[in-house]
Amino acid sequence: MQLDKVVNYHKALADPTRIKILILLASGELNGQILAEKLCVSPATITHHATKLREASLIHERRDKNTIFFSINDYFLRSNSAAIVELIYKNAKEAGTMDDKNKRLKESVLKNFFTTDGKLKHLPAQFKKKLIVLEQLVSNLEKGRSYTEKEMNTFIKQYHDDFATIRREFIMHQFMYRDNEIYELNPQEMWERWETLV
Amino acid sequence: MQLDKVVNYHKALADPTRIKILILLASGELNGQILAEKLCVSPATITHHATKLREASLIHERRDKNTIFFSINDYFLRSNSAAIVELIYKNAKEAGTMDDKNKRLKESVLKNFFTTDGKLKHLPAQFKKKLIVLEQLVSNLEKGRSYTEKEMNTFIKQYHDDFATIRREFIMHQFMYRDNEIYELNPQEMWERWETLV
DNA sequence: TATCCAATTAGATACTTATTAAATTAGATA
DNA sequence: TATCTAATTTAATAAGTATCTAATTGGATA
Repeated sequence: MQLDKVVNYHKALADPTRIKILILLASGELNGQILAEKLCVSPATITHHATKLREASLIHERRDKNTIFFSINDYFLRSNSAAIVELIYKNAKEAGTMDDKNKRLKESVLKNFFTTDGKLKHLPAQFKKKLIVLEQLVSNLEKGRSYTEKEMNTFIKQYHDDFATIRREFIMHQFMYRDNEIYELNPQEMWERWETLV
Repeated sequence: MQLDKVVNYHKALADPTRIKILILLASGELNGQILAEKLCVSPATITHHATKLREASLIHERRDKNTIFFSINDYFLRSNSAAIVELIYKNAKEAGTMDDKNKRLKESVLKNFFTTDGKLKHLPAQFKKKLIVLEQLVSNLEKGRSYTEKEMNTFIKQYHDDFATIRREFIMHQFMYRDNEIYELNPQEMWERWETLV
């Protein structure tokens, strides 16, 4: 999941003291106590910030006797500063083309698996097509409302006789969740898509 | 002060929800409620994040009737992502050259205004040279220690008879501060330099 | 005018983070 | 071995932030 890494990088630079540390290190390596003096903070504070910068791979460390010298990781600084732009537009583009492809697939699936009066002929065997059909059915349920099992059966029978199978598919593919015989829509429609995207 | 602006930009991108918002907006403008739905958060949360993104100039807004459409500010995103690298190296470079220049100036000032046995001939009239002399004197005081006015006078008299003037200069140029007749070194040597640098 | 609707504000809560003083660790050096 | 020194950890505090619900605003529309 690339998102975390980018967030972490920006967190590391979202603090004035840490940026000042990097400015100082850009002129050459320095140890913790000197940094503490120049920035008028305690050594403990430098350790704290060094940890954050290290986690974001923004600094190197070199030990000489008791002293640790920090230096800037120029490569990571430069490459990560550009990563955010790439992340945003790469995912936007994928989301865009995926929407287009899915739109066409969806049209054809709805045309082929539903009759003209809206009944479901049968569940597609192909995974992606099945999801499209299930999503279509589920879109006629109310968000946030609770349904009894009986109500679910009645609802599904509008479209197809095999309510048991379809009801089970709703749960299996997490369009709904069931708690103590009560069914409810899962609000996170986008979830699966996000997970694969970012 | 450019530092604040850069910190603000990185704060704006240091949150996964805000990055997701930007990814969504990269495909085209969207209003608050749609964003809230897609990200499974409340409209109030979107308002909160929109405020942060607006403050960092990362989004535009367009009103149509009751609905506000957000869109990404491509220009600011791209230009600010590069700003951090520039800030760090520009200031490092300036600090470096300044140190070189100052080093030579300092050498000549110390040679010209101090006698061979370390006494101060007289205070330079030129501002920058005066600061160098004062800094030199002050460097012989202990950090963190308190001095009475009497002790200050004795200390200064090692170098020059006109202790009153020099003592006043220490305060005026903030090398020391005085609280209730007690003098102490100002620990923020770098301060002035920082203010002009970043 | 009354009503509707998206957005915002206010207030509350839970979580994160920057900072420090004090105690501890890990390596040298005497 | 005892001691010194730079760095780290710990524990505490204070400030900041992400999120929600509920109340409010400010434009449309009926």
